[in-house]
Amino acid sequence: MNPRRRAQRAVLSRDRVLAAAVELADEHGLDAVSMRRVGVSLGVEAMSLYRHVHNKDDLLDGMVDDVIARFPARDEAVGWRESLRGLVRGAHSVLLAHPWAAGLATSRPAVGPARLRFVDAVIGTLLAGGCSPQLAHDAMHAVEVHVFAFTLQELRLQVGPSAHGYPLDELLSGAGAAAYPHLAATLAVAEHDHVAEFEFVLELLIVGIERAISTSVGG
Amino acid sequence: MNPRRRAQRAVLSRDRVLAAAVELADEHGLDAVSMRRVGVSLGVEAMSLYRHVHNKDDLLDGMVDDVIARFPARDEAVGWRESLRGLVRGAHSVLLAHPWAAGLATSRPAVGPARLRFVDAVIGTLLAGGCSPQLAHDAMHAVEVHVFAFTLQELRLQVGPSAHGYPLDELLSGAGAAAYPHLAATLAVAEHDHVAEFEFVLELLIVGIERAISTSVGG
DNA sequence: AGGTCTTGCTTACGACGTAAGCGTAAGAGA
DNA sequence: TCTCTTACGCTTACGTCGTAAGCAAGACCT
Repeated sequence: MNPRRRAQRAVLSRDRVLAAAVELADEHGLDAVSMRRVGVSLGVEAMSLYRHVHNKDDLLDGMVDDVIARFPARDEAVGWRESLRGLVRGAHSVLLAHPWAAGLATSRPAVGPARLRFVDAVIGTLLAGGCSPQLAHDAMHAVEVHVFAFTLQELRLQVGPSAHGYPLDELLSGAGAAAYPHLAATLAVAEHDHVAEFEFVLELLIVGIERAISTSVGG
Repeated sequence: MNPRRRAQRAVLSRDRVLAAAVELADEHGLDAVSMRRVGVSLGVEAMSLYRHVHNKDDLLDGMVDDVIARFPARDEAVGWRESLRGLVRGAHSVLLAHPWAAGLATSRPAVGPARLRFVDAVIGTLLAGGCSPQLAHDAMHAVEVHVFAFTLQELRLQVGPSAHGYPLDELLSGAGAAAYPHLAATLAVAEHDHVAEFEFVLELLIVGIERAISTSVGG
């Protein structure tokens, strides 16, 4: 009879599956993302998802790329330094908004289209700044590691190493201070400003790239 | 009677459990490390392991620290630059020998004693080079990320992105080259020498640290 | 000799990823 | 309008996982 009958329950699609999984991970952590749970959140059985996703790995890869797709695009109107800063900071803040994503992105080998777009933008920026292709390639890897892995470390420390067997307090006094003197001394006085640290390394990369550009050009 | 009777089957211990798990991971990959399989490789039931390991997370954390414990110690007889290079390269090569370890180390929050010793050595080196405690702290994080995450990326690319949905060849021609022009152009000419890239970033870090030391001292 | 502690084993539970096959509804061709 | 194909979601089932609970037997101390 009514030809649009099934609209009582919106039709499934890869995008809807991925979106549901991302939402689940955002709200209840990555461990909450199982085929069954994603199914439940869509009002559907687990096995139905397999029509739209090859397997769980494919789903996880899709989630990662979904998040990376939210990275801002390159601003071509500014100098390469500022352009690179924009790309890196934008990626950083998106990753912070989805704390499970950095870990997934670093731990799995697949590279989706959004990630390719991102590295393309980074390389484009570096080339525009005068890098040789080889230098742009190497620097891109360094930038990628900074974006994904530094952010990941930041997120881990944010939860606090305190929670995981080696509390900070214990390190700063007694046996800890004796066994790891430099670390203890440093932790005692250093500030733990994630943003500042992230920027510190970013500038460190930029300065290094700058130098590599000029030495390769100048001879 | 004989008080040392049970030696027919060497007694279990945390170290033996960890060693068996590490060996399993080395030989058959991290996925092969399940409580039951580790048990089998020790001639023991899975549940027996729980006398020596709190749970599986504890086992994984132990494996990571076991590998990190093999990192070479700091050479205090050379300058800070060479000392840092030694630490980083030593860590790098140990991680390459246990391909599963870098991924585990970056993905889990716990920090064991061996890792603390490692970062203590790094910080000691940096302080000896004239870093302020704050700078040593920040630079240490950058070094840690380089050691663990850059190595991890290297291992992932070694298996080849080719295997995972976005083959290199496809990128270099046709649609790939159109969608990601800078990336395609760069990949076409760049060499992929992991060692060189690792050294490139290491020197980049050292130069940056050097500069940060001198600017903070000089005012 | 009797009691306690240690250590490994047995059994069992719930959750996971997913292979195989079924029923049904939508859309195309006659 | 009627059939035929195709796409989609569901059902059932299997093997594997981590681990809770409790038992049994040897080691050690008194």
